[in-house]
Amino acid sequence: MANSASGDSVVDRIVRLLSAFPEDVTALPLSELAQRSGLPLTTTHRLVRQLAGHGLLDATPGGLVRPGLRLWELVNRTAPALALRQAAMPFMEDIQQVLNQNVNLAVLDGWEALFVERLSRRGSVSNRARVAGRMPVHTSSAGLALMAHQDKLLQSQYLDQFADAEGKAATDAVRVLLSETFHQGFAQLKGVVDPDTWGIAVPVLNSRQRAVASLGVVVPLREMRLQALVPALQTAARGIARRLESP
Amino acid sequence: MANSASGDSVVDRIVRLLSAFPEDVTALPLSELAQRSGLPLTTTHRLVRQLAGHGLLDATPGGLVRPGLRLWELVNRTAPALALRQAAMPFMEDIQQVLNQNVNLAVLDGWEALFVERLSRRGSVSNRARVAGRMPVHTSSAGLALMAHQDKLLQSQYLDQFADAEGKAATDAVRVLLSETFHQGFAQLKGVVDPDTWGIAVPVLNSRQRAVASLGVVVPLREMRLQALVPALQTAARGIARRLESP
DNA sequence: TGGAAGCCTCCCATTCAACGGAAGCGGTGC
DNA sequence: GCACCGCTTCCGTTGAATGGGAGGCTTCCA
Repeated sequence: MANSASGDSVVDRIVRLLSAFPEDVTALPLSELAQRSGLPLTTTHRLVRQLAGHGLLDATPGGLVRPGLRLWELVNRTAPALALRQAAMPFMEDIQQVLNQNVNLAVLDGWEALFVERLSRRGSVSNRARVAGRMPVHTSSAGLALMAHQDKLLQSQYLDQFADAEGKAATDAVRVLLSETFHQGFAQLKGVVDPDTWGIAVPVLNSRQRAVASLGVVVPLREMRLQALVPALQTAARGIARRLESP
Repeated sequence: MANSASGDSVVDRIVRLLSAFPEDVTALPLSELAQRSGLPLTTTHRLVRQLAGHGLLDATPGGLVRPGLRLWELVNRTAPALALRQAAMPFMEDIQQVLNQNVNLAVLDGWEALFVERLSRRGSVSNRARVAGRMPVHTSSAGLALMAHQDKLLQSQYLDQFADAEGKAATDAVRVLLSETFHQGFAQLKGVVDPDTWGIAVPVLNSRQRAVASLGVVVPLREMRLQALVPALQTAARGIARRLESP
């Protein structure tokens, strides 16, 4: 780091600070933030003050710290996820109105599906896919739909690391799932995420037939309209893809 | 700054880098980023590499730089705007379905309305309120609805600085607008933003009757259903407020 | 085909901003 | 009244950040 102690740069510290906010908490006392980020209190204090000066963090009079509006603004006006979201929203709304269920939009990041948007219907089944939440590829229909339509190279890298972590038997099961997903053109996971729900996702393909996103719904197990669900999702996915190519 | 030249800290530099991305561009060459941010090329290169290492930026093989998914994720899982957005979305969707027009949600930041969410209908009138976009208080119905329901102190600070910038006559006009907005319980701007549209916004009030957000629609000038629009918006705003108080 | 121009990348001596322990300050509870 | 806890300020030390310069790669002309 800059001077003396622990060994990371200012950038590292800032990232640690930003990452230290837990998923659902909006404001933390300075001291807790220091603890969570593993930074000395003084350093935390100084950085927070600087960041707050730019509006990236917000320091309330009571000593609480929370992410700032300016940070949200900076990110949400230029983030790559935004273009995707803008293209997808009208279609997601359509799907939601027709099927009256949770709809979600995800992209692949590393070996996980990162959920970019989610529309939930009051009264619909609970949906674990939070906005900005992550789920492993092999336990989410979104993840499967995304991974099934990637380069062979990327897929084998994924399967290799999966084998290292989970063993050969589990890996073979995932390989079968991916293959099915690819040939069917959609992914379904019955009761894996949540015993009472059924996740279905289709890929949003670019011109080279690679998945740049996935569009999915989470419905109750008893819902049996697969014939209607899948074509509706696929049509919407094509619409999103078209909008992405010619904005 | 850290060493030698220009006079700002590492935090300043990082903020400059993040702010340097123009509104609608997703990826920039390194050299252009350096130019826009006013940082030496070398410094830009080093910072970008560090930030990219954390996923806050994304450096493509071609030398282009764009905001990273990780940054989006960090911000969008903890930002204060998120709770508001989550609370408001179902109501915004209802409004949109019933009125079939653009719906937007804004908060007050400084002397501007910052748009947090926007649902636009295909085929509806154009809506200048971009997500993460800003509009001055006095030229947006959202801004008026927000400012009209703030502390007297904040209002007079606003009017003071407005008078300095725009003169007394203009300030009096804004004062009247704010007063009308307050007493009517909603703001309307006919053809100010765009000659062919009509902006209407209502405040989302907390328990102390202060506006924490505004909910608005943008409709064509010919739309005359004010009697229907305003109550619908006000009902939705109350619903949002209730959700915010007891999550 | 040669070479000029533009861009990203790496190197490295200089130096001042970042660091963090210690002390100060204000509030709260026993 | 005293002990405790958290936020804030102070300040001497020091090594990380800096950025000019040089190298390597590609592209675009002449």
